[in-house]
Amino acid sequence: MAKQEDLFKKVISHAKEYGYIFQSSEIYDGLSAVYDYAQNGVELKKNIRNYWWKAMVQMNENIVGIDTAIFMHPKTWKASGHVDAFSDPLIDNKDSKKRYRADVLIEDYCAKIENKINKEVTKAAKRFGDAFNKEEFVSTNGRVIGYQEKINSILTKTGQLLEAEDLTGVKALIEELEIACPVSGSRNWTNVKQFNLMFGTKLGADAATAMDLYLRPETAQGIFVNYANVQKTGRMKIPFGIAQTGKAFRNEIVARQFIFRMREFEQMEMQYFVKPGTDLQWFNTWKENRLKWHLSLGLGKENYRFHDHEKLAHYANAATDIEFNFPFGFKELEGIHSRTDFDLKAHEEHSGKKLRFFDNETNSSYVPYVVETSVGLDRLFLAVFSNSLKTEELEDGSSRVVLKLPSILAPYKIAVLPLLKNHEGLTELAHTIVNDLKYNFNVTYDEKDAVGKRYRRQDANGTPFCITVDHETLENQTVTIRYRDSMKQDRIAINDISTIVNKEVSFKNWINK
RNA sequence: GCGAAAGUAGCUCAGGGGUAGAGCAUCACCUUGCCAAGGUGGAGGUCGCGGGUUCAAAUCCCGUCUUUCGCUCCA
Repeated sequence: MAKQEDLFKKVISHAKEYGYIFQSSEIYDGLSAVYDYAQNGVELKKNIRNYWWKAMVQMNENIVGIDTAIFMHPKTWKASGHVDAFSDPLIDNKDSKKRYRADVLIEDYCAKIENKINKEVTKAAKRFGDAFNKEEFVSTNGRVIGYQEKINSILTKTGQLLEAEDLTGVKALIEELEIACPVSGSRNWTNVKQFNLMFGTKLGADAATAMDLYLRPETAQGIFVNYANVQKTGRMKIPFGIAQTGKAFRNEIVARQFIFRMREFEQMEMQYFVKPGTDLQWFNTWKENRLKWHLSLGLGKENYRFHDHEKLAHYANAATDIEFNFPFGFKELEGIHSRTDFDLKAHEEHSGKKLRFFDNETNSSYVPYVVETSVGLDRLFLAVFSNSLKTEELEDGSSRVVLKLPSILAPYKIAVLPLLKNHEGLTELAHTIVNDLKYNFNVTYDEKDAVGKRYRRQDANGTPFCITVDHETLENQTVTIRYRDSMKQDRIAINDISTIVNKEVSFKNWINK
């Protein structure tokens, strides 16, 4: 455990030291759980995004991309259920310092009563043997009826209180029921507080007439509200997908673990519209597809696993996470959800517009079902970055720090190094090579310090290839290419650099791995 | 939000009431030149921030912000 913590600390400081990630507003003491991508981080992030986008949009004839606004009409969030479901009433126990969702606490209490009913049923079943009729027993036994009525009245009351946002009433109910903290057994509760996980803002300069808006808590709704537009203008036929990357915002109560859980983060989502009844089949297809995509990056098969949801969200009929082995353990990297027709149907109801697909075979229309794949771009960044950072022991007993990023994702593909700094012929030729390569690759140039040191510097920054220009280069137009991962070197012609590097960083090669 | 630990140079950290330190990194020059750690010189910090105690605070006290860990939450 201590080792894991150390590794994570190392990841964070390396990310800063090499210009990948800075804390936001650092000169003002930083802003909690907000981070900036620095000069190298922005390249890596962009490359990850492109790798995803190409795999989704470019490689699939029936998937198109869009880029929707962060602001959306407030009704969107009413329809999606976020206004209601995205705020939790929370309560703390003062003795155990544990925090609970107030409604869950009450539900658990009801579950206990439910258990009592079950006990009565079991007892009765034993007593009556074969003659036992459960339904009849439940509807006639006085004790059971009493329990059931109690449950019903509690749940109804809870629902009413939450609907009316009567938090004092919720607390009163908890006290009235004498609900105790499962950990401490204490009934010493704080007041119930409401946490809204959506960020609010205003549209319009005049405060009096301004419209309340939310920053989107997920990018998916931008896709759903544009379903009909894209389907018609793109002449899309089911099954088809709409992909989008973009920022989303959640006012997390606790945002922690570096860029793993941030208040402002970027999603890469694809919503796949399918014929009802084929949804679970497509769910499984995308589950496999997405894992394959992750594995193509070569971070190690053992670092991924599926986690199927037992408890499903209000809109889903199947859900799984692809989890990654982060420095702090296996955590969610991507979610794959079968969202049924929940979203499109809800938007149909709230907007009054038809969001359907006309099937020529059956001569009828239906609301498509949706399978969603949703990756956290920042999480993927963290996965790639933390997994790539290695300290290697070398044969001579020394060690090197190397960032073994998948070469297709590396910020710089090539570093060009003149063997000598004070040799005009070498530096000039090195610059010529840089100027030629930079049309196709992100290239960096370094002439400071001994060349061995420069190799190590590029290792730590993740650059997969170093090109060294020496005296022989001046004579026969060949250079040394040095590979980051193996530290091996080859003598190659200047004219071959592009071809060799291209092959190593080609999308085709990576995606088919 | 609660609890614990921490915050001193870009990074990792030492110092513990009396002039601000080290290693690495960085910059210039010299030397070397195909796998880091040669020489000389330089730059960089009101010790997270704000109060208090004191003749004197990086150091003691209080508050606050930020980070990490645990609890909690996570469509």
